[in-house]
Amino acid sequence: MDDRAATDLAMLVLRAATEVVDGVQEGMAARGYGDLRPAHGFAFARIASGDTTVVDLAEHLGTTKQAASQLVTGLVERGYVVREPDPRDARARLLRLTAAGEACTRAAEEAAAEVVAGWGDVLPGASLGALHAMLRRVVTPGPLRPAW
Amino acid sequence: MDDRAATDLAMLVLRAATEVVDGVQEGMAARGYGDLRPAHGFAFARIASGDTTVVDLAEHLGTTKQAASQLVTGLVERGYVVREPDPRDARARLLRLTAAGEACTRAAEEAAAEVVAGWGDVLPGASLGALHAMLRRVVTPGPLRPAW
DNA sequence: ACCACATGGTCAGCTCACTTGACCATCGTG
DNA sequence: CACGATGGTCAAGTGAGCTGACCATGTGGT
Repeated sequence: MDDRAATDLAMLVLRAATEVVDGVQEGMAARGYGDLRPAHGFAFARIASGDTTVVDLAEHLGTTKQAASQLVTGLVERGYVVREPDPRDARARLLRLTAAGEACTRAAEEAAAEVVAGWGDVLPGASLGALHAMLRRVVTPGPLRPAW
Repeated sequence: MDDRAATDLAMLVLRAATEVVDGVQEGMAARGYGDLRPAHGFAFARIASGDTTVVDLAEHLGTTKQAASQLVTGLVERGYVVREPDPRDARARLLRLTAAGEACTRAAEEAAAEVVAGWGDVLPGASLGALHAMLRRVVTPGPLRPAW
C-alpha cells in the first residue's frame, strides 16, 4: 500500500470516527440527553466498568486529573454519578453510576448501535463482522481522547 | 450483530481514530512540526485541494467561519499559507499553500502512512486493502471535526 | 515509631480555541 | 439601482482544559 492509499485510509478512519461521534450525539439528543457531550460518554463507559477513581478516569480520557474531576462534578450535579468513599483507601473516592446514569449508558449504546447498523445496510452481510475483527487486531488499548 | 458487538465496533473506530491522530501528531513533532495541531492538518488537506476560501474551510472543519479565519491567520503567521485575492470575486480570498506548507503536508502524509504501516504489520497481507475498501463504502463524505 | 516521599483529590487562576453578534464590502438579481 | 445574500473580519464572551498550589492519606526506609 503506497503513501497515498495509506493516507486515504487514515482519513477514512477519522471520518468514520466523526460519523460515530456525531451519530451518537444525535441519537442521545433524540433520547433526551442533549446536555451531554461525547467526553461524558467516554467517562460513562469507564465508570460503568467498575471501581473507577478520578485518576483512572483522567488516564482513560487522556486529560489531567483536574479536568476529569471537573467533568465528574458535572455528572454528579446532573444526577448521573455519585462519589462514594473507597473502603480500602480513605483518600480515594470510587465513582458509581446512578440508575439515571445506567439508563443513559444504555441510551448511548443504542445510539452507537444505530450508527453501526447504518453501516450494515451498505455492506454485504458478514463484512461488518470482518471489519470488527480487523479493527480488534489492529487497535491497541489506550486512552480515548475526547478531542483532537 | 447485537448491540454489544455494535457498540464495541463503534468504540474500536474511535480508538483507531485516536491512534491515528496521536500517531500523526508524534510523527509531525518528530519532523519539526510540533507547533501544529490536528485541526491544522485537516485545514492543510482542504487547502491543498485548491480553490479554498475561509468559508469552504469552515464547512470542512465543521466550525464557524470566524474560527476558520482565526486558524488560517495562525497558518499565515507561520508562513504555511498565503491569502490571495480571488480574480473572480473581490470579496473572497483564495487560500494557497506556500512551499513550506506543501512540505508540511508531505510530512503529514508520511506520518499518517507510518501509522497505517504499523497496522499492516499485525494484519495478514491483503486485509489492509479490504479494510480500506470497507471503510470507503461505509463512510459518507462530510466534515472532519477536530474535536468531539 | 517516625520521617520522607508518593499518591488521590480539590481549589484557584489562567489560557486559548471557539462561539455569538455586529459590521463592512462586494456580488447577484429584480 | 435598490435589496438581499454572501465572504470576511473585528470584538467580546464562554468554557473546557491546563498549570500550580495545597491538603489528606498511604507506603517504604532507617
